[in-house]
Amino acid sequence: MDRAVFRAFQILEAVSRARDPVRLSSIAADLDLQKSTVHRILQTLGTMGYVSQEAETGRYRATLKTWELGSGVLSEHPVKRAAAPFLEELHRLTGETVSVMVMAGDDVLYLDKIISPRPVRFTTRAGSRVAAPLTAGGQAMLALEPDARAILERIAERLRGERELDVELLLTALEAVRARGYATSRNNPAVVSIGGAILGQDGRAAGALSVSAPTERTDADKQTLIIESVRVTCTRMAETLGRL
Amino acid sequence: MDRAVFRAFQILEAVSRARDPVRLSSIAADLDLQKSTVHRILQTLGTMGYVSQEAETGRYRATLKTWELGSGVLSEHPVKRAAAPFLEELHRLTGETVSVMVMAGDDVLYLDKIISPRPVRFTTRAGSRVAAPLTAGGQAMLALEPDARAILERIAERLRGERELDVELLLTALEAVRARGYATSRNNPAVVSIGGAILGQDGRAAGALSVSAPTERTDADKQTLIIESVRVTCTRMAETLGRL
DNA sequence: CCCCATTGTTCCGTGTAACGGAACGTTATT
DNA sequence: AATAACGTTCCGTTACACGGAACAATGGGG
Repeated sequence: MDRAVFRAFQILEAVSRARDPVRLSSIAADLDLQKSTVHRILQTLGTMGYVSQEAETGRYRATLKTWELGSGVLSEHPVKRAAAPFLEELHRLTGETVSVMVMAGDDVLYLDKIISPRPVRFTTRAGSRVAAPLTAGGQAMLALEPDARAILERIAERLRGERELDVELLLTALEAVRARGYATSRNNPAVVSIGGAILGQDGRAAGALSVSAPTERTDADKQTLIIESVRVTCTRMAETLGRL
Repeated sequence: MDRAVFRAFQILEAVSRARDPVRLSSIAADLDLQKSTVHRILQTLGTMGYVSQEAETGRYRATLKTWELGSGVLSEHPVKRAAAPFLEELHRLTGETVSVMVMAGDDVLYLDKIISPRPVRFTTRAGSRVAAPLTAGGQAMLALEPDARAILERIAERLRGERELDVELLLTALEAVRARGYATSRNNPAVVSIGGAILGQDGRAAGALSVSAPTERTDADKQTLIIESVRVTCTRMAETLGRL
């Protein structure tokens, strides 16, 4: 285990995650490293082109090379590739914001989305993570997950304080989700989300599609339209994905 | 300069760039490293979650975590952020495939694009690099670049053998581009591209927008429509970008 | 069917380069 | 003016990354 490599990625993660340029000292403090160590590694990352330093303040930021490094990975990802036409279809059917996501640990990871042209826009962007049970797509995937209980318990522990989750309640909710084939989320009261799982060959979820719409312009008819659109699109995508 | 860190990123680049999973031995051969060194670093990258190993073949591939690492960088990039509404507008005006790009070394780096819904699709994806003078957007940016000559000479050297560039001819062409405010590219005879530079505060190009359309459905009227759309959208975006 | 080449992996002695701590010069803040 | 915090540089010590060789496991060719 190369310690310097481990630390270098910790540092690049810290720099990359922050939306504003970050101070060397704060990195050293956060990661509990010596300033000189952080400085040396940042300089290495700098000569490789992954970080740059603001001339005035001395703070560091990640460059587009960091983005380039991973950008090819997504475009080769089977779920993201297969999803593209179905995302477009779902967007066309509903006219709302649509997303593809996969499970990543206990979170959902948004791979791609098409944003509604209408005024209401949402904050989750491609590349962001959200605890799975907080999203409609995540619930749809958890409903197919054998050890959903373990995941829910870990997340309940993780979110303790900021958000209380009732694991038993959620588990029974997941049974209902599995029965009817889609999940809804009212995580944010101003937004209603409908998510469906994309069934993989192993019986678990290969990913999920979801539609998010402002509550105020979503009456009962619109909601049933979205639900049916999600269901048919997910099953058709699962068929396509199975044929690869 | 941390040698292990340097090598780790070399290795991750090699793994990430390949579209198929890659063999440990081929990495060691390509980078002229010892197999044991590559193995140790790959294992470090594996425990950090950036690469995974195929169970059957033993080959390595980059994971979505590699993508996550950089995904936030792009969304914070000023040109990419500012471009979003103008990309949409340009797409709406022309109905064709539109792209934003910036200079990255001697190449253009595609940041984002909206793909035409019509059948013809193109291979360049967001995150890919192309030698600047081979693209309409790149030419538009080079036209504002003081040391365009040096860039052209380096690229002519780099492409020697696969593609011959006449530096003097290109330089006079760039003057014409600067005069009329847009560039065209017939790099691929089946596709016509129109690119315009987004003027930055320093008089150089902050980035470029381009429209690519199949030659067969682009008559003279359509082409002038595209040219005007590119020009007005680029100037309006430059104004917006200047106000930040 | 055996052999040889190649794969990924493991082991180990050696030497280097990554490490922590302290001191440095600058720039803000009080 | 004094203090604090910043990024940077220096340096002696030793942990740990290194290269080379040997390893078991596959797979293809003769």
